Amino acid sequence: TISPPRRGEEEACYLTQSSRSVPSPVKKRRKERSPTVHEMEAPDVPGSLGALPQSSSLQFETGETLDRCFPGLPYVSPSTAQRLEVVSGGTQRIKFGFLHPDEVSRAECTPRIKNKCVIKKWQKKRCSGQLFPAEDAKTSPVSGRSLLREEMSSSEGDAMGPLAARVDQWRACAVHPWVLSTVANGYKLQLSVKPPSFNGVLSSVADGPSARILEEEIVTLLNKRAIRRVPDEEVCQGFYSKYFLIPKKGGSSLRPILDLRVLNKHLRKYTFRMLTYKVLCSSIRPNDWFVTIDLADAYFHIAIYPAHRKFLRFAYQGAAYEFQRIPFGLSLAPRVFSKCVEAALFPLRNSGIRIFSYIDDYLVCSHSREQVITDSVTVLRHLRNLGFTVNETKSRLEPSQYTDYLGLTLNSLSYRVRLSTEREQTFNHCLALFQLGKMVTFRLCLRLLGLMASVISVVRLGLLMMRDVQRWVASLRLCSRKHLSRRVRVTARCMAALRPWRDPAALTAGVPLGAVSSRVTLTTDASLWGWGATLSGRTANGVWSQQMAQFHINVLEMQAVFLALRHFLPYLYGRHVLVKTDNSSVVAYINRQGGTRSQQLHELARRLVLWSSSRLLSLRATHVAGVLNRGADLLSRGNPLYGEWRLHPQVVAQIWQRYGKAAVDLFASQENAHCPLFFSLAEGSAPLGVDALAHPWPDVLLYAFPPLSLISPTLARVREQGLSLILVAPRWPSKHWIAEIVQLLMAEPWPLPCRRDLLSQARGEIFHPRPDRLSLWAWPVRGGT
DNA sequence: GTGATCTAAAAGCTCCATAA
DNA sequence: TTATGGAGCTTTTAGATCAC
Repeated sequence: TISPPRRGEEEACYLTQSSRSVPSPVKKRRKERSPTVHEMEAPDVPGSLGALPQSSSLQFETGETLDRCFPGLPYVSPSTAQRLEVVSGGTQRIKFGFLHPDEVSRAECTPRIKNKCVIKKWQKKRCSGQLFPAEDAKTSPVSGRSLLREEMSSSEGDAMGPLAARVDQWRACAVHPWVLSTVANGYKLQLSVKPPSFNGVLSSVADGPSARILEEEIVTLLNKRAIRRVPDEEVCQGFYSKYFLIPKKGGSSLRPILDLRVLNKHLRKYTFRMLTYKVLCSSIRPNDWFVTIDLADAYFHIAIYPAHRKFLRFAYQGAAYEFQRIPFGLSLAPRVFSKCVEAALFPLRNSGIRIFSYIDDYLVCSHSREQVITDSVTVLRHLRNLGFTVNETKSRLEPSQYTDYLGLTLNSLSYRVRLSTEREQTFNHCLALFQLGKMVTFRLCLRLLGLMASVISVVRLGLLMMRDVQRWVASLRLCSRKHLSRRVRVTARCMAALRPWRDPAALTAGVPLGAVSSRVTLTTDASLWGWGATLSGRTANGVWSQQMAQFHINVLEMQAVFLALRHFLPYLYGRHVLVKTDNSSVVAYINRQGGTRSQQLHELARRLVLWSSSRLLSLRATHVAGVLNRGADLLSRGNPLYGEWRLHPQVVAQIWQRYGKAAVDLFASQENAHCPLFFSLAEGSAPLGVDALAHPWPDVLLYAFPPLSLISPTLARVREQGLSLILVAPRWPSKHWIAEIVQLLMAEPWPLPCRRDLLSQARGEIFHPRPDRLSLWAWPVRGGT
């Protein structure tokens, strides 16, 4: 039996903190913007942390764990420690981020993992609208014009939403206690400060056709049990917000929104990871079959905790209403819904079904038509069993090898992804407004740039094509705040910048799908005298001409990359190439296909990217620490790196006992390797070389404890080449690769024993503060079967 | 070791887009 | 209304390199 993960539900908490040192000017400014401190409520979520009393004062050393005061908080990075020191006089609200797995994933592109330490800003924005004094509300009749269908028949069970009726099925899914509580008892608002006090009955106003639509919408919401009429005696309690409608996509219907800006300020600020195009596109396999599933009235599936419904009130035409289900406009609504959905989907992923979710939009992928039918039937049955209502009209249940999802058209036969036809038309319509000599508003220029930004991920060299347009817009020297309505003339330069975008193939061709499962790594370096490069043991170098030597070092570094690529082209042709350089500007200009700061670097990057686009499958750059940094010790670099954790040898011995002794460690370092033969993530001294993905893997039993971002590519390589691997990876419900792992399992997976010293770094000097949260399992997988 | 100079990153705001 | 992205700008911070 596979037990549920024990990772804490919540990642952050608020603290009040004080100290005595003198703030720097910058920090002082931040401090001045900070709010007065209100008494904070205890967290209502299991696993989260309590607030520190206002008067407490703590000193931390860099690198010290906060376990002594806040079990579960990770290390204090230098910046965090610094910020803790600067707080003086009064109190400060500081948000710590845990070393949350998603953060680790996000940070893997950079050499460091940083604690998030965000000082909240509290802006005073007043809710606009007509505010009735409380006295008036008390005396004014609230019966008014009735829009109601009597709710006499409504039972408490109805009010708790459709999911609550299936709480036993939810329990059977072994979901997190917080999810179970939310489903069963309704969502408790996660308040950071006291809830807002009664501000009178704020009546929403509408006239003309919108008044009628608003009335109809209220009736619809009443019928859906999303809202209820507030009994007369309770009208002068709770908190009222303004209510309005906005058209849905396509303009066919309207979406009711509660303007909860004021209430949202009283809620905690949590972020969460949503499905990104990058993750989606890298997870689609050739010849996959798709089915998409859409839920009806997504947020209305989850009830609001009865005692908190009074904070979600609105009034219209003399009647007061309150939301019984999660309304649009609640800042935490997308997160709460996603958390519940991810928990619901976990059993499906755990049984090997590949399903992607974006709020209430789901994509099921399988290798055959028959399998995707089976899988989607399972998914639908599971979702309905848990109380979800599927929108049959919007779902596309007929299997297909191309489908529209999140505004993209995925095609597994051509193995390409492109912009959906609707979005392409929107883009072309905007583009057509730019004609030589015509006047356009500055707002339209910004809209075009926004549209470009939203499509570059599926347009070949999109970022590069965008740069010239950016430069033209920047040359207008207008301020986006003041000059939105300013009209500007479309010049020849603008037309030239837009020319590549007018090519019909630019948007329709799309980009390839799939993940990079093997790549070549090229290391370059430059000085004022010359350049050097290495590729799999081969070397190349040269000396700058007197003229070249005058250029800025960034330009020289970029030129070094270009020369190295050309020199090694026979070995690089048709491959994914990763360039390692110690120059961060070069990294940024290559990955972002140019830039706007330095014209010279931009031109060189542009030439390099264009040259590569016709010769290489892909070109990415990454930063390697310079000589000065190499010896820097772990703690001085901030936080420990996920890839450097060492599993306890006894646990490794237990793994060997279960699955056999592996011969090669794929992602290791001299310090944490568990096999005599290993590839390293960064060190040059590894016996098999740096960067396992850049080398072929031997057909022996492999072992890997990869960084999160490398789990998918590792599995892809194992699958394609039929290799055997013992994978150590977290078992997190929201991660789509769980399904990929399950599909490749060759034996029963094993949950690593939870011991305090499970993970260590720096020769046992540092221990992971909460190894239980990683929920690590050993997964024996084999490909090609 | 220090300061100058260059860069990008980060954080704060703005705009745009997508999704719900 | 919210979330997630993509840019921009401004300011601060940090890293790399060079000259001294």
